[in-house]
Amino acid sequence: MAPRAAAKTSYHHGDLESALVDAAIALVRKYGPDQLSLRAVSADVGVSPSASYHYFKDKDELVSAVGDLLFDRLATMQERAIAKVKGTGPLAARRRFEAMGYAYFKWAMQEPNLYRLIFGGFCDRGDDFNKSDSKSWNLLNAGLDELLTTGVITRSARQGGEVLVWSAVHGASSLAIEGLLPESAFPLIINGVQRSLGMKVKV
Amino acid sequence: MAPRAAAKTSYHHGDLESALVDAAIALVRKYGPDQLSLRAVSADVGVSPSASYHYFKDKDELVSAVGDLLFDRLATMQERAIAKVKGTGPLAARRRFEAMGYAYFKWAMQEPNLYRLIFGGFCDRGDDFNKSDSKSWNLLNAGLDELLTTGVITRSARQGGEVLVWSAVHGASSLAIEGLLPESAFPLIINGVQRSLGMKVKV
DNA sequence: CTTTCATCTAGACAGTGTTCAGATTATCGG
DNA sequence: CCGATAATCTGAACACTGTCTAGATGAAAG
Repeated sequence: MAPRAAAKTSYHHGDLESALVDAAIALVRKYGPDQLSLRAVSADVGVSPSASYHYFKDKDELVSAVGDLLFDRLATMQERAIAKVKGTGPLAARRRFEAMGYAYFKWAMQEPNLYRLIFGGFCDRGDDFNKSDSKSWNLLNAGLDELLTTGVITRSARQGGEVLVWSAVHGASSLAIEGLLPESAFPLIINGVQRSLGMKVKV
Repeated sequence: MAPRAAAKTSYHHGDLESALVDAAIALVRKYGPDQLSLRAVSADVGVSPSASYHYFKDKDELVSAVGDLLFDRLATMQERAIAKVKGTGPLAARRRFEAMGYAYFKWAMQEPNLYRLIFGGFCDRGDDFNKSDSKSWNLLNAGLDELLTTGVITRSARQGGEVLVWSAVHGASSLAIEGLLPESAFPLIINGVQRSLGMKVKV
């Protein structure tokens, strides 16, 4: 799967587009989204700076491609975390729901620079990006639906619940990344979210 | 006090430091934090690019100064919104609490680029910046305390409430700015936050 | 083997942050 | 009031950036 293009051996690279994206991710990860340099990306891949203009009309367009990929990766991380929790019924539903939130937060903590790239206004998310086709958004809705069908939350709590949940988890992640919230405060977020959904929470 | 230094009349500017900060704010407002150019700031003030290095050792240091100022402005905005709600008792406390949240969100919507500068990892908030001396944080805690003393929320709901409230409001603001949440969803956040605090909310 | 065409390079241009020697002027001691 | 000192700002330079254009390269098709 996805054969990683070896450095650059011949004049024609072979898979320059995704090689550029990969290199860009590595650099953003290290130095932050505002420090990303198209020339450095090209140099890392072993290609001239102008080569990228055959695949991206802009630096911004490369950054946006990176953003799309990362956004997907974040959702995949959540998917994996959910899949680890086996079983059915209210307890499993609840565990899956929590795992989803923790996965989001954990990824943000481990990759602050990638997180900043996605949510810091660096990539022009096309207008085609509405909530309905966002993987992360779908996962969240599915999780809430499971909480509803297993009887963990009521229908009235379900309605509009996505908004509060995503906002709280995303807000906590952002604030924690910027050092405005201790990492240890995240369980409080989970508790608060559950209370807002009308779940019983141990104090 | 603080006589606003008129453009630049003589060789010595007079109040270059704050003039640079002001010009920087204006430019960030227009073009976003990642597009800020030290040279453009200097040109706007009517001064050579190297002049700023007498007041800020870096571009980053100027940006951080801007961030500190803006963070204070945001809190001031909230203060004003709270002050508009007169009276005492549970109802007034609740109104003030809501006004505080709306003010935060409104400011973010009106000044997305300034908001991004503050919370997008552009400014190195010194280690001296702990929650305890943040104006915004103090306002929030005071608001929650008033909710407690007026009997709107219980002591157990009060505990750790700041974390969820700030996270949710901040998260909603961030997501809305990036177009991932419709502006119209904010009342749902307020409702959700209130539910998590154990307040009764009209459905 | 030649032609064609996508791919990539070289070089240039304007603009960036940053440094440093020196020009300018405010301030203060006499 | 004057002259020295120190603060303030300038100019030119450096290495770096994104982006454009003309041309070199080599893979694939005829």
